[in-house]
Amino acid sequence: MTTPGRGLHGRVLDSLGPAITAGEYPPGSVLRTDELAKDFEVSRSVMREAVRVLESMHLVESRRRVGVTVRPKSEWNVYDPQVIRWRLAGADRPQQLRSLTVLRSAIEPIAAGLAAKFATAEQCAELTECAIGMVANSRGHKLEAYLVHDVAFHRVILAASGNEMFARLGDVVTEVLAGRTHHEVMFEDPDPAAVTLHVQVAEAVREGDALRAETLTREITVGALQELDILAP
Amino acid sequence: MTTPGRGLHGRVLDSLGPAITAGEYPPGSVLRTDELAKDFEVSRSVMREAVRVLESMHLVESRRRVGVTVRPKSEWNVYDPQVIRWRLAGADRPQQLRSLTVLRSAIEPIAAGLAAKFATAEQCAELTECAIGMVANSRGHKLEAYLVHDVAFHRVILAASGNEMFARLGDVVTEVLAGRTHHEVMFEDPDPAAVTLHVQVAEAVREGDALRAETLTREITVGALQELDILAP
DNA sequence: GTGACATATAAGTCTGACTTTTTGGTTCCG
DNA sequence: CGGAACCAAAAAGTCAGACTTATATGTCAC
Repeated sequence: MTTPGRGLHGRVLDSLGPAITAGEYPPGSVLRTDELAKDFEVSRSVMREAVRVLESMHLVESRRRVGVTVRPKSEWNVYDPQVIRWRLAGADRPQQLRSLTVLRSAIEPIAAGLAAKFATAEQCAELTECAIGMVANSRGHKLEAYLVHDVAFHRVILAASGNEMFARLGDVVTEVLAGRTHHEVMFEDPDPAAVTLHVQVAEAVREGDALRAETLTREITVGALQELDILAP
Repeated sequence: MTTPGRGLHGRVLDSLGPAITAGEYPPGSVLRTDELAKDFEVSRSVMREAVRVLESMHLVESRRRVGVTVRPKSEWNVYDPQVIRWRLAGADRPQQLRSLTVLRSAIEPIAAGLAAKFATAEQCAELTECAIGMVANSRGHKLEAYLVHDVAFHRVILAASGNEMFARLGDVVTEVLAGRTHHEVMFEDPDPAAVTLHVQVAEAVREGDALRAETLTREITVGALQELDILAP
């Protein structure tokens, strides 16, 4: 998905990051830089760079005379795409997927409403195209092709909202949707009702009907929540 | 607000980070590590660590034989608390404040709804206490004391939602609220209607009335949007 | 027990030498 | 004139070793 292990320190991170987010080193654990350097067979400089990155993600804290201590999960920068990827790859996957889906359910309806106001003609066209692609691949076990258009649809919505914070959640939504198709539920063709909703959202955005776009998108996200058994009846 | 410049590389970051987020080095600009090291009068190792951190924030990209190039704003990790702080401190402040307020308006109502379902007795008590503190300081130019309780109120809501992604937005909300009091509008006492809404939200959460908590919180955030002239009438 | 002091420890810093990748120009041939 | 192969320089990347600094902890006197 993203560029892996740029350089030596990157490869160290690819190994150490997932280990920490997976709880392999529980909060409070103390690591020592030169010991890690030996373990990973890299120089101290390289290991120091890796530790600095982990520190900037608030995964660890480095203090003199103590070492590198692992922080509690509650302090991690959970919006860091790298951290999200590490957690989705490990044992935290279910919880991460749930919390991200709840996040989606809060953001996307508002984003769709804003998109209805601010989307460019080009974005409206893209949206319609995506919706068409979804319909075309909604039957006959063409899940991969469906996913491509589904992902593109939601990315366009987020981008068209005109809000930079929303736009940057594109990668997150991509991960969640891909995860759902590849690992979780979704063995059969997608719910026809959901497909229809996407088409209607595209319509609403095109017509500039913010309220309708928001309401319809909320229905989509409620569906996503129900798939994961979140939300009491 | 947060720990400043831990170590030498931290002080470099405190200088370089804001410079980049302020657009002082426009996207595509090329920096050279050893030149920077000379400018900042630090060793190459220290500068390399700083660059690694900037790289992990997607502010820059480091490539062999070319140097350290500044990335376009659209690729920055805008949810990194450090990046947010840097942007709030610079010329980007107004735009950053707006996009964060829109983000709040999406998140907080949902968080309040969840809080109504999942808040512990202790959290309910805290919430009530905060609301009382807000009322007590809502008149007579006691803005600072009011702010403290306002911030605490919203942090408790986010934490009580039980969603880790929401909880981690506590710092962001704190920055936005503090920014509003210290630099933007808000010369007079807070809007009495807003104060009442907070009290009612506390009530709704205590009673477990998710829908009411959500709706009331939405009214609060709409008020915040209006203060910044976001949202057409 | 409390305070001052000594000590060991691990991170932090600096320097210099070396390696590797990549860009951009140069040359040579078709 | 154009393209392919090649070469050289530039900048990041890596490593090793020596030194500095902060600080947690243990010790000792009172």
